[in-house]
Amino acid sequence: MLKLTKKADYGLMALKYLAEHPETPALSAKDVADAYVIPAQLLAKILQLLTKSGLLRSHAGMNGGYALARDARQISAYEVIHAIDGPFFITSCTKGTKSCELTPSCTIKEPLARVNETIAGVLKSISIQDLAESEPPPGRAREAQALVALTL
Amino acid sequence: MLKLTKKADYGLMALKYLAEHPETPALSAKDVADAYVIPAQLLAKILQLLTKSGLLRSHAGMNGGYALARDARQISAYEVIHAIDGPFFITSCTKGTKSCELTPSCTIKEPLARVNETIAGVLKSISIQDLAESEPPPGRAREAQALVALTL
DNA sequence: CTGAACGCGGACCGAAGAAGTCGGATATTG
DNA sequence: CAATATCCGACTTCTTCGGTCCGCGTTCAG
Ligand code: SF4
Ligand code: SF4
Repeated sequence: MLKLTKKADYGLMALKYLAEHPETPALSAKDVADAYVIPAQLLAKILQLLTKSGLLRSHAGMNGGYALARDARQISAYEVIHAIDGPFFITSCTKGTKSCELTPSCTIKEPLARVNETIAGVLKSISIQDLAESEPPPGRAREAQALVALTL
Repeated sequence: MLKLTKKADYGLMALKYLAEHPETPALSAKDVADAYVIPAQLLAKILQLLTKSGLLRSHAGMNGGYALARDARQISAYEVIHAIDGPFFITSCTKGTKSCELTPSCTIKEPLARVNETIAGVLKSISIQDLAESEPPPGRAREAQALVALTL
């Protein structure tokens, strides 16, 4: 529960990899799949999804592949997850298909919706660039966490 | 993906219901299940889990049932989720059983771990009491979200 | 012009997890 | 004792996730 899918995980890895190689015109799905150990065909489909969502530019044919459509700073983790796994919500009373039938009687729906928005905000504030910078920032996450705890 | 299980959902609803009835010595699983529409047997198991984790006090026999072990303010949503669904992490490289085998080569593990901590912090800052107060707070969640966006 | 390398798209399958059910044991009260 | 609870594990069913396969369209080097 409350777990990222592996596809989104792979997608983030691939985006980060592309961000680290800005000079190459295009990298094929196989290139990225080989860099890590993830299955090539699956990674290909993920990159196709990202392309369809406008996060990547693709180029078919020989020496083809993918490249970032925008600067790494302009791509948020939220967009990646949304592109791969669709609109996300932490409760079941969404997702259009098969929503929870006790939505009217439910009393915790609105508070959880607010939690959902907070989490979405966190994800939107993370860019691919942030992932690529591997320098361990001393305590920025801890500060953010403290702020959340104080203000909510 | 990134979705709360319905069990955790039910658990939060039950806790909130108990918090709203502080004067009753004990409420049976069936009482709570009837108040909402959730299946009684399933709710019973969830309450048992919460009892085992020390969030509830149980009393068997006639007129038995469950009651909050602590004040509603002292119980966080994080504890509830943790008690019901076990230790949670947004990535797959945890859960002890069947961790992702490319953990060493993965480069986005640490950044995601920080995101995970932030989300955990948000959940820890939500108490059952917060859920029970149904008054729609104008914009506290929005403020928190803005702060996160600024600091991360 | 031809074929290799690559992106696209759908169908498909096995494994895992979630939601819910059942049955029985035990404890408490009246 | 009988009724009402909690307790606990096994089980079935359903959905989703992870992954594979195959056929097609596109590009470009030789
Ligand atoms: S309506 Fe309430 S119980 Fe149903 S999924 Fe939404 S939050 Fe959970
Ligand atoms: S190791 Fe990396 S790829 Fe594997 S689950 Fe953790 S974050 Fe995802």
